[in-house]
Amino acid sequence: MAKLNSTACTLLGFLHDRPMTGWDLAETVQLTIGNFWNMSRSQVYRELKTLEAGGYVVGGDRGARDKRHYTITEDGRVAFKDWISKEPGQEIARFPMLITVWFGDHLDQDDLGFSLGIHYQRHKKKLEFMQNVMDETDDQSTPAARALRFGYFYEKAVVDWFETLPWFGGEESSGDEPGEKRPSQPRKPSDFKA
Amino acid sequence: MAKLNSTACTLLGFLHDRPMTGWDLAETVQLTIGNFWNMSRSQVYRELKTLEAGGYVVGGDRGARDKRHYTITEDGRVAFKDWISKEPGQEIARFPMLITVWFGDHLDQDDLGFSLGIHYQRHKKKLEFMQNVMDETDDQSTPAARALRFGYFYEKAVVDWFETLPWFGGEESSGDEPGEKRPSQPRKPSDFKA
DNA sequence: CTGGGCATGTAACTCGTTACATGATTAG
DNA sequence: CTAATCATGTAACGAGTTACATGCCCAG
Repeated sequence: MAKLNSTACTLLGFLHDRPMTGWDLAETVQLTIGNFWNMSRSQVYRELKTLEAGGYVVGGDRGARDKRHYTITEDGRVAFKDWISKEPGQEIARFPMLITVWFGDHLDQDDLGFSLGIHYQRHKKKLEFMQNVMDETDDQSTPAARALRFGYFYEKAVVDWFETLPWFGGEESSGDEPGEKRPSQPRKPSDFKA
Repeated sequence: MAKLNSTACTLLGFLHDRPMTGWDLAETVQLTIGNFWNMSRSQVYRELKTLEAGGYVVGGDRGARDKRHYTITEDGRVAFKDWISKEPGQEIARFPMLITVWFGDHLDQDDLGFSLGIHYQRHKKKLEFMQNVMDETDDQSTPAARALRFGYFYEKAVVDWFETLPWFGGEESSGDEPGEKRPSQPRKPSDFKA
């Protein structure tokens, strides 16, 4: 019985609902917890193999394109319960944009503002999306609703933070304004795909 | 000239200030950008080797406990500038506590509340800390101040989110209250080390 | 002058990412 | 009916983590 990592255990969690293929799982994870839980497609396939080897899931017959549906076993349910009952660890994050900000003195200020603008727009879109998700959720007291609500708070914080930056209307009391007087606008709209 | 990854390039950024040992770098990174940029000590040592092999830094003489100070070279400065000028990627994150929330139906609600309480306290402490950092920063328009300010907004969002949860006073309109009527309190204070 | 903790680094392993292969399905 | 795209999976590599080794330094 190999020791399972958090990626594998998360998959077990989703397999409680219904048997799924690796593809299904990757999609589902992305669309639900993807905001606060990174997982790549290849990881899913690898962990499914580990899970099968340990008897935590059973793979069905291979269908078209070799696809297989995996079903959780009783051992799988037990292993999941053990794992989810443990104290969760601290979060880990890598936010490249903040590195760009941190080392901002090395950059041309207009370029920096442009670059940040792209991310600002992206996060505004995401905030709007999260807002909609929240608004459309009737029951705010389900586990899923609670976790998704975090996404809203997070995106709100990011957007609010952007708006403290001088390129987007913040830091008004400061003497040193960035290169352009006007807040930078997108140079071409195609840059702004969410 | 090996291709450098973002971990290595970040180190180059810090080596602009002064020559440092691996230990120094790990500490510095942790204390400054650690909130939004995870990096383990071992990574630092490995990337320093890569950097030296590529001529981006030069290691000084070995001192006590084999320690070496690494100095950035001109090639290193160029490589850093190239890297920092590129469009930053999207953030990645793993927030185990939100997984716990997401799968909350699998848990006893009191246990869940207790577990979340630990993190709530931790983040309240961190928020307080970030607030102090901000308050003590005279010039809010430096790159470092801007990036650190993000930490404040982030922790604020986390704490606000916690307070939407029924264990900490939120979701009042909902019918289904968790097991205990009173918000859960720490069972033992030693659980609450930040 | 010694023993415990801290500073420093290395090695081995696991996890995460990138690149690829290929068979279905669908649009024109 | 053919090209394009999508669904599905694998393999190889690079990044991140854990465990360890060891010498220095300071409290007693």
